[in-house]
Amino acid sequence: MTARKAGGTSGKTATSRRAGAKSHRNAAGRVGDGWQAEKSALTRQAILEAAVRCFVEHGYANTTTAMIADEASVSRGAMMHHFPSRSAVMNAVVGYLHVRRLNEYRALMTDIDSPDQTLTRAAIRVSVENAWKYVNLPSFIAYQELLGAARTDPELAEAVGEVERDFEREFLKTVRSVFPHWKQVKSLQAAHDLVQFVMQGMGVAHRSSNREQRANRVIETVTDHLERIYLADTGEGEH
Amino acid sequence: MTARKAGGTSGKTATSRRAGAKSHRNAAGRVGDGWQAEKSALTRQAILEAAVRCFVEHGYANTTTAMIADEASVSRGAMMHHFPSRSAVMNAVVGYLHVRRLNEYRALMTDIDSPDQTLTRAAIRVSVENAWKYVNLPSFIAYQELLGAARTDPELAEAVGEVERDFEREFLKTVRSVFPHWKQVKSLQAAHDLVQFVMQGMGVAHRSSNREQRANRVIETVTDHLERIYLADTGEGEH
DNA sequence: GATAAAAAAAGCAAGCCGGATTGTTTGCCA
DNA sequence: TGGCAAACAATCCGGCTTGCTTTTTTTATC
Repeated sequence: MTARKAGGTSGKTATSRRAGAKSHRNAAGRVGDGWQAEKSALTRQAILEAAVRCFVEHGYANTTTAMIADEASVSRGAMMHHFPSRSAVMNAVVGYLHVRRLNEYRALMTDIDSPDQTLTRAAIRVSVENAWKYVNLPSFIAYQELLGAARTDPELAEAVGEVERDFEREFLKTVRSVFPHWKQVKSLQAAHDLVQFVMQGMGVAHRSSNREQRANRVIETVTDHLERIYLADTGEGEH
Repeated sequence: MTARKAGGTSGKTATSRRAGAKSHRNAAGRVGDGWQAEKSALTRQAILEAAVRCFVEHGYANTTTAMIADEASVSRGAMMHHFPSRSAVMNAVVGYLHVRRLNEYRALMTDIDSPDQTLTRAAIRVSVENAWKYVNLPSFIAYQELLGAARTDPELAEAVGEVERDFEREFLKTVRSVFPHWKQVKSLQAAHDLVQFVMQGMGVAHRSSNREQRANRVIETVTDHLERIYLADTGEGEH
């Protein structure tokens, strides 16, 4: 593909490229093979981030390749060079958002300072509040766009489904590491599920009235519930 | 799909052409005050229902006017006659789905046979299960498509926002009529919010693994929670 | 073995083309 | 005249092609 040269003219402007062609000034310690690759990676990253921004602002369906290129400050041609098609970009965004979302969730959760011995209500509450913060992050919104599109797009569905399992696993792992005292894995899992679904539901309910107020009330309710479950597990200790 | 209607012959809506009857009110909100507009109303209805089916199957963004017309077994020209533009159809669908969703939710909720005196756990559980059924209905899926699109489409956002308030109000009213024993309006409201958001969250999480299983677990958990809240409220009151 | 020239490849920009979709217009019919 | 059908025009978007510049690799020569 991409019939190169062949233009006959190949005289190619032997202008000034000679100079120290060899003397690659790998100053910063980057050796040989590649600062071009590095630049390429940077461009890819910029495109992916631009795509996420476009999703948040215009939605998945309204995001055109030209839009992404513009937002990333690269030409459409350059973009096509890195990603052969629109769907290639979208699939790449799935992967990008996967790790980004994971990192952001971890950052939010490890922000909780829970005592070593026991799990306090305050810690539970903060974790719930942070879960709420999480679903208001751009990365979550963008992912929802992807998820919604994936419902009727088989190709996207496959890409999403692939990371989804890993995501759930890592998610739960993070929670367990933050709440090591929560012994009953079963109930922790159930609690985690509940929180996730509630937050996802509130996150998606963009147009509901009194969103913040209702969110706070729900956070309170869920915190109550979690505390009760936790205490039931450790208190009675059905073993 | 691919329902053809072919040229001039077009048996199509000739079916119920006469049948007299005036003052047939259109589901889309427009009143046919008795002309031969009955046929027109029927066509409008068919178009709206077809649009909903298209949303479910292909998603909002991928639904074209041609698709809807085809699904409704109506020519594109006929459709443009009833709705001057694509967005006109979409806005009408918002209204159509509003009443349809309300009706379906009411039907689901009034299906619960709760004893007159007291609220049983069984009744609570059924209500939660039905809420889960509700978010798996085509009307809910289609509405989510609309909601998602409305996030970045101001015109749609306005149409959705307009019905949203009414919807929440009617929703809550329905629940209160089903559970008249639940005295504490405040806690009922909180409970209702929780259930709604959880279900919405699960409904939207199309690609989560073990969806049914986790849903059942969450239903169980939420039922527990609701029962506890309810008992706490009434327990104090009468005991 | 070093080094300059040549070739190849990579990054990038711009334009064109075909297909899809929307809204309009024209005309038919009861 | 209102309901409807079909062709039409205009637009937009995605992908392909072309061509230019810069970097990397290979080759040829000393």
